[in-house]
Amino acid sequence: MSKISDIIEIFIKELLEEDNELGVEIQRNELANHFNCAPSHINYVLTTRFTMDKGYLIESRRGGGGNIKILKLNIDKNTFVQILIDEIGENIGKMQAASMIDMLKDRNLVTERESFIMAAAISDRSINTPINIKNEVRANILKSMIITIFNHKGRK
Amino acid sequence: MSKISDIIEIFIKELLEEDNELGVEIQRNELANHFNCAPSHINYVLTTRFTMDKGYLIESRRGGGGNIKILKLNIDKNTFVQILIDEIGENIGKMQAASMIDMLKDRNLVTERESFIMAAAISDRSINTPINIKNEVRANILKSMIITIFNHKGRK
DNA sequence: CTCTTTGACTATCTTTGACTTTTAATTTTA
DNA sequence: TAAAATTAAAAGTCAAAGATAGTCAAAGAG
Repeated sequence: MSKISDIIEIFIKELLEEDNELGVEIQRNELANHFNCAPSHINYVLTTRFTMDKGYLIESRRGGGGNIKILKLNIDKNTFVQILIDEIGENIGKMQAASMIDMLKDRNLVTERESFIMAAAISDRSINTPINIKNEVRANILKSMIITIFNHKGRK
Repeated sequence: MSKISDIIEIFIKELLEEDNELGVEIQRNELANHFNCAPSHINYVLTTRFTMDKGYLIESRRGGGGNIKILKLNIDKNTFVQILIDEIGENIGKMQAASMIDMLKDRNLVTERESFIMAAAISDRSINTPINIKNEVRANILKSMIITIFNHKGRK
């Protein structure tokens, strides 16, 4: 049973790649209709997959002719690190952490191998702590790695 | 009466051999159902038989459409990796961990930047757990990173 | 005693829908 | 006809229900 959320995510990302540069514009109801899901499902996908820490910006307008714009940001590194650190905060789940690492790779801020190393470090099975502190430990490790990366601008 | 755990273990290993390369994806409840055991039994098998040390990597997602992925890493016994893994064992102090990372860098098995990332991940400050489990957590993370690196040797 | 099996409880992720808010379009009215 | 009121067309929010997987400890088996 393929997850509709994932399918919608991929669909939007494909739109973004085709329509390079400025981002894409969608209509929530139309898209929901196309995938035969609840309109609010689109919001779910947007808020879980197209967040700022993954480098996206969402704008929207309600009312007749309203729409949702999804923009892929191109922001400078320092701002970006700050957003990431803020987003991680005191604790972070494994999915969010993993997709943050993917994003770093997609943006060529880390190599593929580095992304694997990072993913290994913050995987649920590496962090064999009591469950109630897992997400805190993960947050610390991830922040630490990210800060390190951005402080050693030398060659990858 | 052969142990159901053993049967499940063999079953999964067969799946892995068929489906060469990428690893297999299972659904916990489905598998539990198939073997008529408690779902948590699957976890038991995974955590006792498909550990990192044995060269397996487990990934999973909860929620609708959730699943468990089991990946077999190509790690030959008695290789350098295996020696490192054995040396790390169940726990490792920060000094020893740091010097292992240095050694990897000295031998050009990891780049300088990778070594920084690794060091950041296993630093005492990152691992903000109760003191009594720090070295265990560090060991797990380090092993996980090392296994990953050697498994992706080709693509730097 | 150690390893296996089970199940109650927990955590996380997805899907849906009822209700709200905002804004454009349309109609009414002075 | 221009402002005001109304209607309709979006999008947003939030929480409940559903779908998985994880954890932990107790009971069972050898």
